[in-house]
Amino acid sequence: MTSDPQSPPSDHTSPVGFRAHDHDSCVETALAAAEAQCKERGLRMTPVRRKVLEMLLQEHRAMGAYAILDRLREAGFGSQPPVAYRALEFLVKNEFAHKIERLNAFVACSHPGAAHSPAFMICRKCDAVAEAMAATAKGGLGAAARAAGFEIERAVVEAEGLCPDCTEKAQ
Amino acid sequence: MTSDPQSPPSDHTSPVGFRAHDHDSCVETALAAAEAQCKERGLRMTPVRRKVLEMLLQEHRAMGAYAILDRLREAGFGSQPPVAYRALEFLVKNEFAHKIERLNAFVACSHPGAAHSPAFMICRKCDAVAEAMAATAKGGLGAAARAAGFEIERAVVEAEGLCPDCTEKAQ
DNA sequence: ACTTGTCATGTTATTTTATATCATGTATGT
DNA sequence: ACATACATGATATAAAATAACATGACAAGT
Repeated sequence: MTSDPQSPPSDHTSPVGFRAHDHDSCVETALAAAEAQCKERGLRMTPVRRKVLEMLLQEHRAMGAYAILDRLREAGFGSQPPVAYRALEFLVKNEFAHKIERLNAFVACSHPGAAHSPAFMICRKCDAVAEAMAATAKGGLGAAARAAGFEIERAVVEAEGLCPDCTEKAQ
Repeated sequence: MTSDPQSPPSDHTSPVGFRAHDHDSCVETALAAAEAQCKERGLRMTPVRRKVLEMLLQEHRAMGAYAILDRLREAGFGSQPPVAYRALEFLVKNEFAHKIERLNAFVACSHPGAAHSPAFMICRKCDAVAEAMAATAKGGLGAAARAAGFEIERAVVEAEGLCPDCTEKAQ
């Protein structure tokens, strides 16, 4: 798939991904980076895993495990839920992808390699997802946690709303 | 089953916001406040809804819909999923309770009445949940959203880690 | 080449979480 | 007392996730 029917053209350079960009090259780059990472860290980027990551990168929005599974089937891989869930587990564990809890769905990571605690912006209309870096420890939550003596290990930060494109269209 | 092996002793000094307090009175107070709110806003705090809220307040930790359903059955209410989900939907919609997306579970609201965008701290060991006020619009995410032209309508903020008690015990 | 251990894949079955739908019941205002 | 809006109950099914077990690929050591 070379042109995503959902995403509108735009010439704007954007911080985090609601705007159009050279998608093919971005997928290529990200895949290559992931492979390199794997080699470096002694991980195995197998065909299923690679395929799932590629799908997520192509899509550039949250995909459910069963949508992924359908595509795996089409591509000739196993078609039972564990096949998809296992690939996703690998990708998520190694931060090549993230789970969006709010949607029970998955997205490719936009900042591969970077140690991160991601925050997401999810468009409720077109389901586009942009990833930003969260500074959980700094914000009000970090303060509250310190005050309460709570040790944050991991944080889910998911904002829901309207992406720029959908906001425009709404007017 | 009347005593869930998972659930902690329901004595009146369980942690809330990770701190011991007079639980019975806190439940009473919160229930009364909720009833008052309902009267004020023209909402109907029916028996099932009240019972579910009471359970959540008593428990003071995240409960799954089916755990709630079990208890409803014991209490003589309907025992099919929609009964629990509908009560929960009402409570969540009106902010008497919140859904913890990370756990597919529900907690009573700790700041009833206050207009809020909650943030949670979830202990991965004992499942206690504390609610804080999130200042999404102010933090890094708010800035990223403005930069990206994204309009935040709602945010899920859930930190996972160790509560003070479990941190102590771990040492 | 052969064996062994580790990790990945495939399949079956089941569990857990959540909704759609339709019938019935109950509270409230007129 | 009636209409009507909202709540509940029950049946059925969908959607998301995992357990358990068998098979296969592959690299490391002999």
